[in-house]
Amino acid sequence: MKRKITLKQIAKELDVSISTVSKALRNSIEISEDTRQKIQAFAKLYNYRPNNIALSLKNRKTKTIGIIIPEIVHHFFSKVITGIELVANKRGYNVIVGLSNESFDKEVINMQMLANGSIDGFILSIAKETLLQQDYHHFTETINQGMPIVMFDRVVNEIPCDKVIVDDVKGAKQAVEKLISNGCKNIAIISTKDYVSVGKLRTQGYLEALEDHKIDPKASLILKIEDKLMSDDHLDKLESEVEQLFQSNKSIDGIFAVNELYAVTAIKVARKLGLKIPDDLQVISFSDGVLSKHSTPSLTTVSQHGQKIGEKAANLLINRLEAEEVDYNDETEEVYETVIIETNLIERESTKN
Amino acid sequence: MKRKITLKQIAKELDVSISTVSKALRNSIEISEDTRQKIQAFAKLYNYRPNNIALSLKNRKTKTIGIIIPEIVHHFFSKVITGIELVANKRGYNVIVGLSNESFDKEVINMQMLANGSIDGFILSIAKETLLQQDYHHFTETINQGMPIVMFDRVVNEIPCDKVIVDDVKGAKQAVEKLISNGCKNIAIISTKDYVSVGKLRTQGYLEALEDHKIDPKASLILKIEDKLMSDDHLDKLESEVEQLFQSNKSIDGIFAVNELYAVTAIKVARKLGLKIPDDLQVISFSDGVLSKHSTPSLTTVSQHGQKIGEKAANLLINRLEAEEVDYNDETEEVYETVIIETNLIERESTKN
DNA sequence: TTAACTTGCGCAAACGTTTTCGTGTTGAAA
DNA sequence: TTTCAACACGAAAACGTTTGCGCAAGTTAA
Repeated sequence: MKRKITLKQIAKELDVSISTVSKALRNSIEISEDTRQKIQAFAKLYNYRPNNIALSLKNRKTKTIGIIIPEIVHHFFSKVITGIELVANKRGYNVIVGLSNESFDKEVINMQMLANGSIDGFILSIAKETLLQQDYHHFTETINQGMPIVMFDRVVNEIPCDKVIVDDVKGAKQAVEKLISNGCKNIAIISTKDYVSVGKLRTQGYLEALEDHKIDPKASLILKIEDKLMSDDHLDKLESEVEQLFQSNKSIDGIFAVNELYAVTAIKVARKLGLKIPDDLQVISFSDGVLSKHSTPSLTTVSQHGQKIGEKAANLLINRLEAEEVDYNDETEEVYETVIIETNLIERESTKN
Repeated sequence: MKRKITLKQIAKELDVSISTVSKALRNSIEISEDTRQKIQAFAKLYNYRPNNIALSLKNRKTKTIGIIIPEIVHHFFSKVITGIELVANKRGYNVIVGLSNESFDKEVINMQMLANGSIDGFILSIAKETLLQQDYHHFTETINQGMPIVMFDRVVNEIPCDKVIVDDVKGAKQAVEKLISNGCKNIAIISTKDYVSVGKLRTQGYLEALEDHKIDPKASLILKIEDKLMSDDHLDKLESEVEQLFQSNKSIDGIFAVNELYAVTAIKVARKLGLKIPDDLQVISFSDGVLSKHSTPSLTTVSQHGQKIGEKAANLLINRLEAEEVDYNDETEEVYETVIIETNLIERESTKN
């Protein structure tokens, strides 16, 4: 119906030039009090707002941040988005979301769609398939085109950009140490295959904790799940693998799971086998989400502070964007930051206290 | 560093005009085979992509959809986004997300930020505060400015736009009927205050089911929670209110909860009071999310098909956007659609079968 | 009276595209 | 030789802003 009103229309209506209107609205002293008021009144009446696209084109920046994440139906990622959106909005930016669905191709396509002027910079977490293929050309390309990237959680070292991560090793280690100090003698870990970096790191933390306490790790206590997208099919497989773990290691009294789902599955299986939580078996999970808090028993977890990660990532990106404006002239070697967000252990019912 | 290459730069480099470059890249027959190939090769070499912002400005459309939702850390809403993003991408659109955080002001601000040319249309679900204040001027204003809106889930009738909803009454009714046919005699409902439209409608479905089966509703079996944003504080209050419900109605043998959280809380409290699920108490929840599937016992739920809702909403919006291009001339009365997505009952362990 | 300011406003360029409408150069038909 | 179509390309406008600069009219100072 009625299109949004433009400077040109106001100018025509009031019989002045476009520049006069623009200046009047921006309170330029070049314009007389009289005309300024007249124009402002008219603009207010018609609810004039400058067209963002035109501004973006002129200023060569969009005030928009592109987010690419593997999936959004995931407590951690939505928390991160919440954090990003929070500071982005506060600092005058919008947020545009692309989902890679853990697929390399969709990640590439999405980045290309957004990189063509729609956004000023990326915040992203790498798709599993990309990690598996180790093909990172789309990241380097965007960076070479002058578009900054901030990676979070699933990062890869060879890409020169800011990163926000949790200390997966440390978090895992603390969790396992908690189990040890709570008296667990046979602690199993349910992790992912090693190409998922966080799975690998958390496994490393598990091993370090054991080593520090002079406990010999046993291969049979380490379960690495092939972590494809969660179908119901996959869920059954998970359950049977976990059951297998319990069956062949009757003396397990502690479980460290790298995510909530593995933890609740472990609990479910353990119960079926007659184990009492936390008396016979104590469980700690990485990733503090809705399952941890509300399932029974509630889970002791390593909280990653997803929102804080998002906030930090957004601040890093925006800082860089707004710094660029200043030292345009720089051939100075860029220096990138890797921020580590501290995890902390939230004790609930799945462990003794 | 290196800015993205533009038509102008290519033109200068190859010593032709901008228009020639543009035409060559779009395979215009006006350009000779020779130059066309030369230009295309050069463009490919420098990885040229047309600047989206410039295109948006020229075409007066952005190929971007704005989404405003109350919160993103919420299974249902993320599912909806997944659906929107799926069809949006398939049809060549991007998706930009604003969070209202259930606040009226943030909803208004966010819409204004996006309405200034950044997007072609909105898909949104109304914030609780907005519903409470019943101030919908920002919706009518955007619509009057020619920007279509599609509302989903939390909608309000007086706004002329397409809507996608689930049949809350019917879904609730089916759930309660399931409880009745499973032998429940005293069915309580845990709902929200009436200003949350879905809470009201689901309560209505509950009442209708009772009525159809000649069961007199009892006021003491209807618990309406003040559903502010979930703080831990609020959680305690919820728990004590639910406990109160059980204490004053010892004979409750069925619970219909309007969301997962209420359902798991009810189960938690019931267990504390020594009730066995589903033998002593059967529970059905609206909203099929991660809690339902993975908590123990898993919940029988009314699934809303959030992703389908999102897909439908996106299709409605894009259809309208692309229809507008054609009948530009129309003063024909716009006719809006309200699509109802069927719910269905997913039976799990919290009910007998 | 003249020179020099000040005031208030408009012109035009620029951001990167696409597209319409020329326009100059061929080559062929008349 | 003239005429005209075909061909290959360029100029310019448009989308909606912002802003440096120019310019006319009015004002002040000399």
